[in-house]
Amino acid sequence: MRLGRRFFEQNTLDVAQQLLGQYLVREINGKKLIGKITETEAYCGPHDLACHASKGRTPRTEVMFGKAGFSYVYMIYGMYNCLNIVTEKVDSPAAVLIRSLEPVEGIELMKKSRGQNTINNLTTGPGKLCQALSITKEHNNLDATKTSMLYIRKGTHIKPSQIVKKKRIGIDYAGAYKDKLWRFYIKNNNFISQK
DNA sequence: CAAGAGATCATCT
DNA sequence: GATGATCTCTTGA
Repeated sequence: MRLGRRFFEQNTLDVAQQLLGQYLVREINGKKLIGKITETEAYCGPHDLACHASKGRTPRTEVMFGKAGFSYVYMIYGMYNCLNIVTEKVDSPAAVLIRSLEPVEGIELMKKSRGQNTINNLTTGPGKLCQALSITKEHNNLDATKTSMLYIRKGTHIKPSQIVKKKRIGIDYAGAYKDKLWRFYIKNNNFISQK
């Protein structure tokens, strides 16, 4: 019951909100690491100054110009990786950043990878969750509708009334786009990167 | 607690 | 050569 191409081809703001409550599955040697998606951010195409694709088509942003459902993993601040899933049609470069998870399965391995025992500090942040699930540049440009290494499993539907909308984090340089309420998280959930 | 600094390197100019 | 879709640790009240 994984999510397919059609799901990711939708409008980025819709995908970002509908991803809440779904399960991110990472398989390593047949072992599953699973987390419920609790927080996302939408990066909406070439006009969105916070979206990497707004700087044009480059080797790094190439993935976002491709098919929906592919992973876009990049390194930030020289130390952390961030995981996105590409959305919309080919040549419409957009993606959803997965910002936080609620650990569900494989928690011991997550603790080990993070060097942390506090469950609340395992996957509450884009850099943290990549570390917890061992997601690196090797997992860039994978088809999440096909590969067993990384995909989204269907979970529960979160009602619009249960979704909090906030400004995106860490993009103060994005001019008029910095104030867009394109960050989404599940209301009253503890596994959020910041309030 | 909150605020600030430092880590560290791929990417683009 | 500058910068960043982050995180952790230290400092100080």
